[in-house]
Amino acid sequence: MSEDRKLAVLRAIVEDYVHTREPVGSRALVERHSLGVSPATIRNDMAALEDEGYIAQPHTSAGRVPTDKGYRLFVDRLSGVKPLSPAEKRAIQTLLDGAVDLDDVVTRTVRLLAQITQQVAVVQYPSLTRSTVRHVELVPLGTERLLVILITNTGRVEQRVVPVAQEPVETALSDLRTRLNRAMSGRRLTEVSDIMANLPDQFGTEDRALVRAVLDALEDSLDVEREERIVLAGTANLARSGPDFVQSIGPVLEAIEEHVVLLKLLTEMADGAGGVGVLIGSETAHIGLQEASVVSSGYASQGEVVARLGVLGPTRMDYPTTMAAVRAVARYVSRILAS
Amino acid sequence: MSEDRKLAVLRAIVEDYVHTREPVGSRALVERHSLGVSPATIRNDMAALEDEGYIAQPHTSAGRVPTDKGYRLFVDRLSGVKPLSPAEKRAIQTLLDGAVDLDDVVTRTVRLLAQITQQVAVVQYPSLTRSTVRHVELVPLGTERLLVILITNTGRVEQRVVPVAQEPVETALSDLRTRLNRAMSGRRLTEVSDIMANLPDQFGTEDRALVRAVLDALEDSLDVEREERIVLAGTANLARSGPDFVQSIGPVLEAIEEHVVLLKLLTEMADGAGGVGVLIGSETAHIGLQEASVVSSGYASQGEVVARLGVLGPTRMDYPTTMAAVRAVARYVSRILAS
DNA sequence: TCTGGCACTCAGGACAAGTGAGTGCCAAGT
DNA sequence: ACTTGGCACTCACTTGTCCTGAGTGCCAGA
Repeated sequence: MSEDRKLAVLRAIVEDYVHTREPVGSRALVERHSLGVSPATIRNDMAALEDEGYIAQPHTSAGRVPTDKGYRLFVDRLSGVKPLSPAEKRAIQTLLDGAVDLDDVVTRTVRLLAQITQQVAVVQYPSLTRSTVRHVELVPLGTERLLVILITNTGRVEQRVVPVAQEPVETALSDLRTRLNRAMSGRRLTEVSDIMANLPDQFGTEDRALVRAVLDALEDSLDVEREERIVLAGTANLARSGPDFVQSIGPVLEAIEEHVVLLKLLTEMADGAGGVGVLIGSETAHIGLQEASVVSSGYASQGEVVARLGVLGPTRMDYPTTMAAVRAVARYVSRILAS
Repeated sequence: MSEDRKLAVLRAIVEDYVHTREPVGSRALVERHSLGVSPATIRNDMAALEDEGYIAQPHTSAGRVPTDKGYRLFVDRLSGVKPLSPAEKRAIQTLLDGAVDLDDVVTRTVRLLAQITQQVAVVQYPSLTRSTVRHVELVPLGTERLLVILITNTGRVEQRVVPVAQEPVETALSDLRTRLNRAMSGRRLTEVSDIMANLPDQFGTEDRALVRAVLDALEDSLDVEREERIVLAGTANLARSGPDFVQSIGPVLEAIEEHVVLLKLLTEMADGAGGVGVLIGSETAHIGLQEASVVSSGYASQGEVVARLGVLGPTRMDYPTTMAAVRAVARYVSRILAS
């Protein structure tokens, strides 16, 4: 029994199953793919593949369906790269080039991904962990409140309103502002907590309360864990994935509504060959996503990987096309954020 | 035939159907409700109700199901107020009191609503239309970019980054800042476009480019149409609404993903008695929401209604409870935003 | 105006039989 | 040592029939 042919059979099964959404039998396989052997031979190969856990039968008299392990092998070794059509590339480029803003880039990207993959798209905001401070600004609002703004090099803008006892003197404020910026700008967000610890000592007692309030607000904006954000689009595509998948749509919706779950999946994911990572079915280690897969890729800002983007869809998805789309979009986004 | 009893029958049908999710027959009706008459009598009433279009039969040998018109009558005239439990009131209060921020209020509210109604919750951000300008701030970012921030009295913060030819002089900047604030703060957002039209004339030619860039950014932030925003939560609850509803979940997901659609529904909706508005099934005038209803209520900031919040669920929903919850939450939110 | 009785309708469940896609295995062929 | 045709076997799915029960509409009598 040829090992090569066995893999070819697995590849054919995955492709057919993804296409027809029905268990695929030996006869259909030889008809649709020119494997050059008879159904009986295929059956032997299939039996072997089943023993090794790559495919399974829903019931005795049915064809075979890939298992998670089967998809994994397919993704790792069998799927070629499926380049995007020039039209798609153009569409990506023109759509993303129009973005004016980080927010704009993110929302355009997520919609674009949902549209071209016809699946649920996820884009993670540039992680604060790897960002540096670009600027800190203090704006008095009326007499009792102060707006504290933190801008990162990736373009994220975090803001907090802090109540203040009395209106701070403008000189004290601008003093604080320049000191803050001198101390913090250019530094990584993860470093600045330590930096801030020493700051209050540099001020007179009358300003201490103000300084502390501002620093608390900044500290709060820096709470990296909590401030990780993701954006979704294309949830409705879940319903288009065939009636069988609609049955298990509830748990999936719950999972993706819990942004924390998705974030965890994304951040723990490693990119495979071609810069794209895939988690298949139970690999997500999350009930509710047993029949779903996640395809994602990191994207960069100014040359450094700052976050991930990708899609989530039924385990039975077209991996080559999806992976190509995710990779392409990630690259374009990185290019846009390069500046 | 007593008109009163006919309405009582309709009420009973709606309540039973909402509860059991099955068409309700005459026998079950007299058993579960003490109507004091026989099934045959009920049948006569039902026939009349059907003639008038309040109820319908899925098929000949089945019980009756309320039509949209039936639900409408029920909501308008038959449903009593179902007060929330003290525990729920407390939960609402404690959860919302913890909010620190407009964003925080909105996200907490939407989650809360989704949780207590077990449906999809929608909260519209305070509309820019009715907001006034609290403050405008200009922050230079490096040498080539300027951050323009607009803060409204409702607490919304809009920001835009504008590229500038060369680094503006600090004095020119602060001059512009004070002029802008003097001219705009306290004014309605809808007014300021006109105000801004005259501003550039007040500056020397060398600063004109800068002024125009800033004004364009502000104009952009003020694009009231585009900047209307809504937040959703509890989409997964759609899947819990019974298997029949899951069939039509696709169109509903599409509709709610199109925020514009929801916004239109909300803004065109009028509050009925008790300050709560309801759109039932086809009243939404949107394919895809034929089997869904929207229950919403306006909420106020500083005494003036600034936006709406509510829930979306299957036509077959528990209107009294849902309406009570929406109303209660809207009131608490208004209270929080009163200050 | 209400009610019991009665004939009628019809969805849904149970059961049986037939069909066909698909399998595993084996013996013969290359 | 593979490959292949043949063959018996399994079993989901479809179709058809029958039956049951919930529910209705109508009518005649209280």
